[in-house]
Amino acid sequence: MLDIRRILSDTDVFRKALMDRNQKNIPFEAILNDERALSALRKNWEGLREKRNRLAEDIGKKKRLGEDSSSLMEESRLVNAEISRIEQDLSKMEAGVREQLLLIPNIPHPSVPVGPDEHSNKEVHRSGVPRTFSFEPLPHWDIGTRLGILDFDRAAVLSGSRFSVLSGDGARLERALVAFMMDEHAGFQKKRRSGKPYTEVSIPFLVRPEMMEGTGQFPKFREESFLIPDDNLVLIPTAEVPVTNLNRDSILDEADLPVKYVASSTCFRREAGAAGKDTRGLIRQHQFLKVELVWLTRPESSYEDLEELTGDAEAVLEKLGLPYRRIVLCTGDLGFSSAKTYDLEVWMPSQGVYREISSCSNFEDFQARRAAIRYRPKEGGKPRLVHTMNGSGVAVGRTIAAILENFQEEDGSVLLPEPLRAYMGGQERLSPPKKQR
RNA sequence: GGAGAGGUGGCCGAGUGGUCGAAGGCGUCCGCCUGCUAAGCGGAUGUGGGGUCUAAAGCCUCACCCAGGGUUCGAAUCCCUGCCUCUCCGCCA
Repeated sequence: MLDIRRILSDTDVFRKALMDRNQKNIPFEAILNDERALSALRKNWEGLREKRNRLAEDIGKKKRLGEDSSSLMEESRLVNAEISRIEQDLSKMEAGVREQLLLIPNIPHPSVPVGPDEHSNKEVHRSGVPRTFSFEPLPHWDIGTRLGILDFDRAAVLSGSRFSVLSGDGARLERALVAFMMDEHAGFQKKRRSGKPYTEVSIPFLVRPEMMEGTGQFPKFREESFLIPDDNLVLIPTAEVPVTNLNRDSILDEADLPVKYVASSTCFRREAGAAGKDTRGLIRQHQFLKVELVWLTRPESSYEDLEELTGDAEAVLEKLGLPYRRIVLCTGDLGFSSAKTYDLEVWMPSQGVYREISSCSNFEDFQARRAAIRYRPKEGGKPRLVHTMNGSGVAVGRTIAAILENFQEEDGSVLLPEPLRAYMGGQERLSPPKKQR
């Protein structure tokens, strides 16, 4: 949510920034008019409350002295009638303004390239060299099926399309990847390049709808979520939701910033707008595992911190030996809550393209304002909103796909990246099942 | 799921209709004091909005004692609903 007072004072700046995001139809004038009318009405209301408080106080005094107070009580009743009338309008208007504000996306940081869609995204750098194959590389779903570790047909029987069953080495590889990534970030395997290690958290996968509003998924993207209406809960689309909201409605000490969390979670997405896209394989599933990094940090350092967070995600891909590139999303491709986003894209040999495997964003105070996450400055004074950031570190299902494709051999086997072998009991390779009988 | 108890400031805890944004304690901060430290003494210390002011400070004011409704001239206090916590019983991976 944007700051209504800043919109009032810098309307043109906001209007321009949102034009860059293809948000041409935001009814600024209407919202600002409502807000002005609202504050006038609020003043009126406060004046009447003051009057009522005075009357109640005087009545109390008179009663104690045994004097007659019936005329004051009558006056107070009249004031109250007026207050009730105003309160009806007030709550209607407040809800209206809030509803509008909740639908306005964050404004992009000045360093974000301006452009209408993903074609204007800019590559920042590449790491690793895509391997040259002496044979035609297979897509991961064929490799997985041949290895007997990946089964979409049985998943469809259980749950329908966009689900998968991993078995044997596949299930084990998934578990190994989660453990490897968590250990990387939680700092058991390496020294941190700076600052403190991540605090590992294990969080609920079902949350109240308010949490979804706190991080920006609701109200705008409700149809993207799996809802459990009987219990008023929502299946999380990412660990970002519960982890960011861990500190909602609270005031942190500046000395404790940045707060850094890492969590692994199953993520649930309806993929309602993705009909026809990525219908095969592990790329776009209703349910997938992801390791997520979340920072709450000081506004002054958040852009520096975004570099470090993104670097933490990149380190995972580097250690696994997967070729990838980092791109910065342009204004037209930026997510709703984000002010700046780097995507990490991993090389997928069967398609000859880079595919998103991590998305690292700075939300500035957009989520913090919704979730009321603040900190007390060292030098004292008023609490200030933190900046929130998060990034995948990284998506597990897509990593499995990337490993299968990048490290496949002509004989159908797949060589495991060195760091994973310890997590696989020393196993070096995924091999096709021996022919039975 | 059934029965009961309860949710008050950073923390503990008093407060059952008016003078309560809220006693007292702890913690924190600022002074004072004692070679240092501890103790002691004095003071300050919630959040969000509006106003006053050149600005800060200060002052005035509105809201907030889990949330939302209600009763009343007046609600932390009474009533209803929801959420949460605790105890006992039942059930259960």
